[in-house]
Amino acid sequence: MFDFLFKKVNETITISEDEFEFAKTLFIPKKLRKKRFLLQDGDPCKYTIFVEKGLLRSYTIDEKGSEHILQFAMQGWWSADLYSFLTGEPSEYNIEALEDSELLLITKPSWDILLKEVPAFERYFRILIQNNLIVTQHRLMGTFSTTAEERYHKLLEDFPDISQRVPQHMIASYIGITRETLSRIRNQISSSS
Amino acid sequence: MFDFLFKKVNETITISEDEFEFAKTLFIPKKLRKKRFLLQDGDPCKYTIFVEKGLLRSYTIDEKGSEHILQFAMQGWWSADLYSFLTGEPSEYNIEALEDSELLLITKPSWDILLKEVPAFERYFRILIQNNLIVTQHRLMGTFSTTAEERYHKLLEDFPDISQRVPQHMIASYIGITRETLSRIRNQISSSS
DNA sequence: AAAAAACTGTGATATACATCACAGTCATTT
DNA sequence: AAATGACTGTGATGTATATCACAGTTTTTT
Repeated sequence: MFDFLFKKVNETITISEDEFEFAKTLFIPKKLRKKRFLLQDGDPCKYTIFVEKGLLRSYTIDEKGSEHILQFAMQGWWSADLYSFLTGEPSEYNIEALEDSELLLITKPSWDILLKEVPAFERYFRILIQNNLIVTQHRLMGTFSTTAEERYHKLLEDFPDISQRVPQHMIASYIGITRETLSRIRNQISSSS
Repeated sequence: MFDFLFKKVNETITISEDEFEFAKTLFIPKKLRKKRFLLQDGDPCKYTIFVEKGLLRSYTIDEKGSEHILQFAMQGWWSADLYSFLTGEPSEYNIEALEDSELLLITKPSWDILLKEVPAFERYFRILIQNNLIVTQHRLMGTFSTTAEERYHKLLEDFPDISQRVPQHMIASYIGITRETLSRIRNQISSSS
């Protein structure tokens, strides 16, 4: 159950057996079936989630009712609404399983303990968040400087199996366009090749 | 020269006199005049910058030659191209002073020492980057779900003095539209009130 | 196996915003 | 003080993408 977590953490920091055994006691294993939610907007985000297996998405719903996907979280990824997790304020995000998933949950109090007792985890999360910031900044600049088609190609490059695993309308939502527009873009690509 | 750094760091972590004295030895004070660059794309980002006084912007230039502003860095803020700073790869960003500025620079080797020798700084940067990630994610979702006018109002709310300090075309660039469109939006706002 | 729900494609039309072009103002340099 | 460069406004036109509406297909549920 903790295999992937151990593997991922060890890719960035070195951690002792004892430290990891301690860390394990702070996580709550949880299975989440497809289409079930771990967070719904309005509720506070109680957990930071590690995906041992499966696939999640986090997204917002705007005033018009349109969904905008912030993240697809695959095996080995973390997910949460950081702001709500840290402050306890109601979240504006939803987190939903797109496949039957096996998750490891950690609450804010446990997370605080983990970072305090095992400084290597403080470092791990710093690096994790740092990498996330780099790609999010890049994605933001990309929405200003590239076309929808370019963003679509970039996504397929970054996640080669994404189109087998998530419906098109969610891919559209991730790159900031409507499902109709993505459908037309794909049509155009296949007819021009 | 180090007053603001000390103040800002102390807002999030507690740090001893000695630790701060040590930290001071790792920073390089630098004055940068308006319109001068601290980083130009193609060069590696050698420093992470703390703004003691003044105002910087970081931005990319796309293939068509348009500028897209990632960040305005005011007093008490940090700026860098994180990816280039960490990897040594050539940067795709430019960092320019918009006002005569007083900066504190830290190199990658010094930064590594700082985080290692003073774990409180590891924690400080984790929190700093974490907050930056939260707002960047929010800004990204905003570009998908709000109009240019809404983003403009939001910016004025977040940085009330921004329109006194930076030209309009840069504000346009920050919210992801052209200067012409921003001009028309402002026109419309003032005529409807 | 039938029914319901989710997903995708496609036409017609609408709209927010970009692009181009030029003029006028303001600020900075010499 | 003149000259240069930076900035802003505005009209005309173009374009990427959104919206609406409906049909056809695939998947999931019962």
